[in-house]
Amino acid sequence: MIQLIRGFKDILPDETPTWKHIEETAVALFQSFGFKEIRLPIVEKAELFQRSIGENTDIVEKEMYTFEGSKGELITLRPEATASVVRSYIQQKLYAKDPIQKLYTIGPMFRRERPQKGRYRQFYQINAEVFGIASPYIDAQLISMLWTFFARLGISGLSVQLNSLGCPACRPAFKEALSSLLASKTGNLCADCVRRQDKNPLRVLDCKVPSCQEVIGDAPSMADYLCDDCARHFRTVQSALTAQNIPFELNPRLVRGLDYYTRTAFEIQTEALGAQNAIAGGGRYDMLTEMLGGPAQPAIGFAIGLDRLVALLMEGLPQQELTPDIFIAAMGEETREKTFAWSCALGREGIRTEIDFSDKGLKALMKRANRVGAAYVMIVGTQEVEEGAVLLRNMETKEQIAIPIDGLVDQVKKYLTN
RNA sequence: GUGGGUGUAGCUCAGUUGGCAGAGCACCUGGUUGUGGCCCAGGUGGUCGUGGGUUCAAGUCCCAUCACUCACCCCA
Repeated sequence: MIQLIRGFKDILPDETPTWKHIEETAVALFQSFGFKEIRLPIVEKAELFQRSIGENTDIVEKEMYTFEGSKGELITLRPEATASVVRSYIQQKLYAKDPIQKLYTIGPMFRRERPQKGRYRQFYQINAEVFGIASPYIDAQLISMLWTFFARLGISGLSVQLNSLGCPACRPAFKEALSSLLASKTGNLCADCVRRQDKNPLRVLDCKVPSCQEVIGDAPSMADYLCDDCARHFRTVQSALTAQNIPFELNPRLVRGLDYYTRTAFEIQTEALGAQNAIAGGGRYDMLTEMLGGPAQPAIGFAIGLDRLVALLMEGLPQQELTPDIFIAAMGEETREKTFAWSCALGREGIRTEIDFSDKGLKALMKRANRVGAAYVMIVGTQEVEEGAVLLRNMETKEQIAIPIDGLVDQVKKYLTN
C-alpha cells in the first residue's frame, strides 16, 4: 500500500463542508472590509524567504522544502504567504495603481517540522494583508475584523494577545539591554536559549523552561523602550480596540518568529487545542517592502490557521451530512433504462438523487436507502412500469403515493420541493 | 532534530506465565416470494504495521524499521 507522506493529510468529505464554511465566512467578511483576492504560486525562489523571514529563523534554517530547478536555482515550497504577497505587490507594481492595497489569499503552506496535533507539514492559511496604511487604526481594524470572524463562526474561549516590537529606531536599544542581561546570566539559560542569545535574543522571552523564565522575570520590557512614535502608535491601537469592545491582553512575551515584524504584533489563542494554541497571528511589517527592493510602504497582515480552526469546529456539534432527497429503488433490468434516465433528469433538476444499479431485491434496496438517509424512495418494478405509475415512499411517515410515469420528473420535483 | 505512548477484522478494542486469532459495531444472507430502522439465526472478513532474531512453538520475548500520536522545539 502506498501511504501519504509523513506530516501530510487527506481532507475527507466529512471535513470539507467545515472548510468550505470557514472559507466562505472569511471571504464574505473580508470583502465587506474592502479586501480583494489574490492567488499566488506555492513555489518561489528560496531567496525570497531567506531575505524576508530571516536567515536566523528556524523556518529558513531547517524547515523549508527547497529543491534545485533545472538551472540550479533554489526553489522553495512557500512556508508562509506574506513574502509572496509582498513580492507580487512589488513585482506587479500594484503600488503604482494605488499604494493602498487590501489583499487576501487562501492556500497551503509547507514547513518540515515534526508533526503533532494542530501542526502539519502542509497546512492551510487564510492571509489578509494591507499595504500603504500607517495609521494604528488599521491595526485595530484588522484585529476587530478577526474578532468578528471568529464570532461569526461561533468560536469562544479565545484571547487576543498584543504586543509592540518597536521599530529600527528603538528596538536595537532594547535588544542590547536584553542581550547584556542574558549575557550576565548565561549559566542559567537552557541550551536552546544560549543559542538564541546571539541569533535572536527576543525569542528567549517566550521560552517555557522554568530557569529561563526566572531570568526573564527581571528582563526589560519592550514597552519601556518604545520610541515616542511607536509608543503613541501602540497606545492608539489599544484605545481603538477598547472602543470596539475587543478584550485583549498585553503580552510582553509575544514575539514573532519572523524577522520582518515591526510595532504591532498579535495572536489569537485558544485553550482547546493543546500546545498549538495559536489560531491566528500577525503584525505590522513596515520595512519589508523596502527590504525586498520595493518602495517603502507600511504594511500589516495576519494569517489564520485553517487546520486548527477546522479542528476547533469539528470538536463541537456533529456535522450534518448531505443526504439524498430521493433514492430510486429499481428492480429488474427491464426498468434500468427508465430509472437511469430519471436519475439523470432529477439530478439535473437539483434534486439529490441516489440510485443503485446492481440487481438487488427490494428489501436490500430499502435497507440501502435507509442507510444513506434518503428522505424518499421511488419504488420501480416491472409491476409499476406496466401500471404506468411508480410508488413514492416517505421514509419517515411510511406514506406511499403513486406518481404517474407520464411527466414523472416534473411531478416528483414539484412534490419534493413542497 | 529530541523524548514518551500506540500499531490485532472496514471501525472501536480484548488477547493471561509464549500454546488453535477473539468480541462489539458495520457488512452479507435468511427469518418476511416486493418494503428500511428494532429483534432473532447464520455468514463473509486478519501478511496480528514491516523485517530480522530467540524458541518445539511468538500477537505475546529481543533487535531494527515504518507509521500514527502527544510533548519539547517552532508556529498558523
